Order: sequence, then structure tokens, then C-alpha cells
Amino acid sequence: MSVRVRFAPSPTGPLHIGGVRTALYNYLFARSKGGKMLLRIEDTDQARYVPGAEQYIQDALKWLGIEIDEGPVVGGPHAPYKQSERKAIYKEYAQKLIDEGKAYFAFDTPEELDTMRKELEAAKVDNPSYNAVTRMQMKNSITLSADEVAQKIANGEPHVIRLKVPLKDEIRFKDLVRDWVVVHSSTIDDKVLMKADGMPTYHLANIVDDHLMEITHVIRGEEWLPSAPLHILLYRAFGWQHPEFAHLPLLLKPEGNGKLSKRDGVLGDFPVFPLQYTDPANGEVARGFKEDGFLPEATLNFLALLGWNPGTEQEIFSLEQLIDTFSLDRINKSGARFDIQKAKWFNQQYLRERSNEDLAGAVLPEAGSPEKAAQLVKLMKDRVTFASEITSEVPYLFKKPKSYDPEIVASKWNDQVKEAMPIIANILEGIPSEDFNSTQIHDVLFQSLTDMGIKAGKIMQAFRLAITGEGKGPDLMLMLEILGKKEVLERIETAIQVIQN
RNA sequence: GGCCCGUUCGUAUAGCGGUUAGUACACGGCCCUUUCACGGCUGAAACACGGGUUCGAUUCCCGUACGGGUCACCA
Repeated sequence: MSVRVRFAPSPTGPLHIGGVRTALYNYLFARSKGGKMLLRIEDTDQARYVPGAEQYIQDALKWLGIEIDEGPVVGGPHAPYKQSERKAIYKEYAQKLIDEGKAYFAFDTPEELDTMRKELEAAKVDNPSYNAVTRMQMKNSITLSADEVAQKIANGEPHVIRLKVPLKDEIRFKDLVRDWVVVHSSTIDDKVLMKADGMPTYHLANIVDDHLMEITHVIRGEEWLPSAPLHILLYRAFGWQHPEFAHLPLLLKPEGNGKLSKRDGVLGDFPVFPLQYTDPANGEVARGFKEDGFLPEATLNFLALLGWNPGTEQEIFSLEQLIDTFSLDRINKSGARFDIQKAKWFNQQYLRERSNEDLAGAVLPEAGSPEKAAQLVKLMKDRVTFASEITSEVPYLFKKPKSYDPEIVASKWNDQVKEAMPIIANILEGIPSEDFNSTQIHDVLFQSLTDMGIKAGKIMQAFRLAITGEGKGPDLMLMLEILGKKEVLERIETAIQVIQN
């Protein structure tokens, strides 16, 4: 049987970066096995539905290069792929369970449920729940007569369908990441399968869809582990074989306790979403990896290694290489802390892989001209983490320095420099404008200074200061070329006047 | 609190009974360099604790501690 996996997000907001990783692992597994990757929108909660969220999910996956074989947009043999459009299917299957005595109608109001829980709590019951014991005290088709039930339903009384979870049963399953997990059915409550609004709950819809869509492997976050036994029970109730399960370790906060949340991004000054997202409700903007300057391949690589590793020392992986190397049995069990520092390092690695032309195109708007863009890329490529830094790190190449670093002035602008600066200006003056390039400048300048018995090393930092206002930065000769002869001479002149007065 | 899951340098991890416990990020030093980065070299830094099993436990088992997840007519 060929592998079929699904990514099944709920369109309640922007896709969290942890969700992206889940999608990635599903995708890698599917591709590595020559299987199919499905996207299924789990929009059974009408109250939490957020318009635009579905589009965001599609956009985010597309940006990262995660391709969907079957889904709402691309379609497929098991369409529709949106649960809200499959209501009739769930109803049919829920009814089947009712008919077979494996599920029942329940008419309890939220208030009555609340009262029941409070009473159990007062009686010091560890885990108050609607289960094999307590259901006998509630209003449902087990305690009520068939006539009463039929009457209530005919009257249109709100009701749900609950799964009749056996009192004594052991559920064990082999998780592909965690090995055997054993849970006793007494710890599981009679979960609602169909809500009063006619929508299925996650649990029902999930099992029915995974079965009908012939999903072979359910790869999802660890937060689902506690409900996995319930899902197994559901498969049993239907008489279906359950798919394999793999529960992924969670992404944790960079520091402190708990799983990574939106708030951590704000606090720690980094994105936790793939794409920027504006909340339609309040206009709040959440940062995205993309808009923050992360390359999709770097984001992907970073995410892939958060919870999985190939067992070798290779760290840089293209998507194709990830597909070739990925395997579920090398996924870690414990939660992984989100370290944006490492993400930046990946970005730096990938940025260098990008062609000069590519990067030049990216900075063209800031650079002004293709020539200058190319020069800037040459100057900055190996020094930056983000493409935007190619221009932002060298503001003085766009504007004359407004001040000179006082510390450098104090330590480097000595008598020797005062003497040398006009000489440097003079030397540069002698280079024809058309020859004013970095190698020419370097050769002429250093040769001349040497001839005059001036040690270049002693004055270069001061020279840099005169040109940029700073004591550090990228290659000076290249910057002189970028600025041009006229600009350079002006800056030297200005520096002499300003610093020495 | 009940149930479930986890625990190797600060972080991500390698390790699958015998290792000087490896690597990467971050951090320190040195080198390179006109400076800063890059790069190279190098340093500091970890098996949560207690019992077993074993000739021998980071590795297997059981406890404890700590951490996490989950307990809805949300997914």
C-alpha cells in the first residue's frame, strides 16, 4: 500500500511555525516514500473560523516549497477536502455508530454538564468526566426510553452524539516516534462526536476522513498524543484498521517554560510565523520569516533539524536532500527549544549560496543602479545574514557621514594622520576617474605611501574614519570605488576640516 | 490534581553496554586582515538524582525529582 499522509490544520489564524514543521515532516515522509501529501482543512469549529486563514496556509506552504498532491485547491479523488463541506458524511457515520449501539444521543445542557462536574469534584473524584459510570445519571438515549428519545429529537431539542467508551479496556498502540503507548479506557470519557450544531467534532471528522482518504500515517504534534487512544477506540468502533501514528515533539520557548507561542516572538524579537499576518479582527501585525528576510530554504532547513537529525554531521540540506535522508525513526522524542540564532546562521549560509545577480536584484531598489547593486553585493555578501543588510549595514555609502566616531578620532587621528591625509588626497587626485577602481586605488595608494616612507597600516583606520565616520566596516578600497573619486575627495576634505576643528 | 510523554554542554543534537562522551550555533582566545566581519585554529562547557541488572552503565529496568502535553458541544 502506498503511503498517504495529510496535513490537517484548522483555519483559526496564521499557521504557527510548529505547524509548518509538522507539514514539512509529513511532506518529507510522503516524498521519501513516493507517497502522497494531502491538505485537509479542519474547519468544523464555526465560531473560531477566521477568513483568510486558509489562504494563509496555502501561501505559507507554497513559499516553503511544500507541494500538495490533494487538497482544497488542487482537488483530488477524495474531494471535498474541507470538513465543513463533508457534513453529510460525518452524520451518516455517526448514525451508523448509534445504530450499532456504539454511540448514543445525549441531551444534557452545558449547565447540567457543569453541575455534574462540580458534584464529582466535590466528591473528590480525580477526573470528573462523562463516562461509563456517570452516563447512567445523565439525560441520554441509554437512560431515557426509546419513546422519550424519539420525542426529544422530534421536538428539535439540542443534542449531541457521544461515543460509548467501554469501562474496562486497554488501548495500546505503537507510536513510530515513542514506541508503545498504553492507556486504560477508564481514563477516557464519552467524547462528543457530533455537536449540537450538526458539525462533527475533530475526533469524529478526523477518523472518518483519515479512513476515507486512505491515510496510512498520521504525523502530528505531541499535543494530540492524549487523544490518540480515543481515536483508536473510534477506529475499533467502526471496525477499521487504524493508520500508523507518529507524534512529533513540540517546539518550546527559547527560554523559560512551555511551548512556543506568538507572544515569544514579540518578546524575543523574532518571527514565529512563516509569513507576516495581519489579524483582521484588530489589525495587529505578526511578523513572518519571509518578511524578516529569511530565505525559504534556510527556514526549511532550520525547521527540519528541530526535532530530527540524519545521524551524520551534515547540517545543510536542500529540500531534495532532506527527502532523501528523512526517516521517522530519527525523530527525537523530547521537545526542541526554538533558537532563532541557529535560524540566522542557516540564513547566512544560504545567502552565500545565492548568486550575485540574484542578490543584486534584491537590493536594486535601495542601491539605485544595477552597477551599484552589483558592487554592494561584492562588498557585503560574505558579511551579512540577511540580504537587506547589504545596504542597511553601510548607510555611509548612500549619505556622507554626519559625525566621526569620537573614540577612533581620539585614538587614531594623530599628527602622522594629519600630515598624511592631504597626501592621500593628493595621490587619489592623481588617479584618472576612469581608473578609479579598487585594485588600481590599492596599488597606487600603497605604492605611493611606501615610496614616501609612510606605513599604510598606521593611517588606514583613520582614512576609513574620514570616509565612513566609523572605525570598522567592509573593504575600504572597494568602498572608495563605489563612492567615486569626486565623493572620496570631498569626504577627505570635510573630515580634515571637521575633525581638526 | 488525574492520565500520557520526556530528561546528554546555554541551545540543537551524536551516542544505541566498554568512547579522551563527538558535532553545530552561541561564548572566550589566537591567527588572517587597514578595521570589523568572513574564514582557519583553539578553549571553556553536558550524561538530573537514587536504586538495581551486568565484569562493566550515558546507554537496559524500576523509583524520585524536574520539565512538557492533555483533561470542552476547540482543533
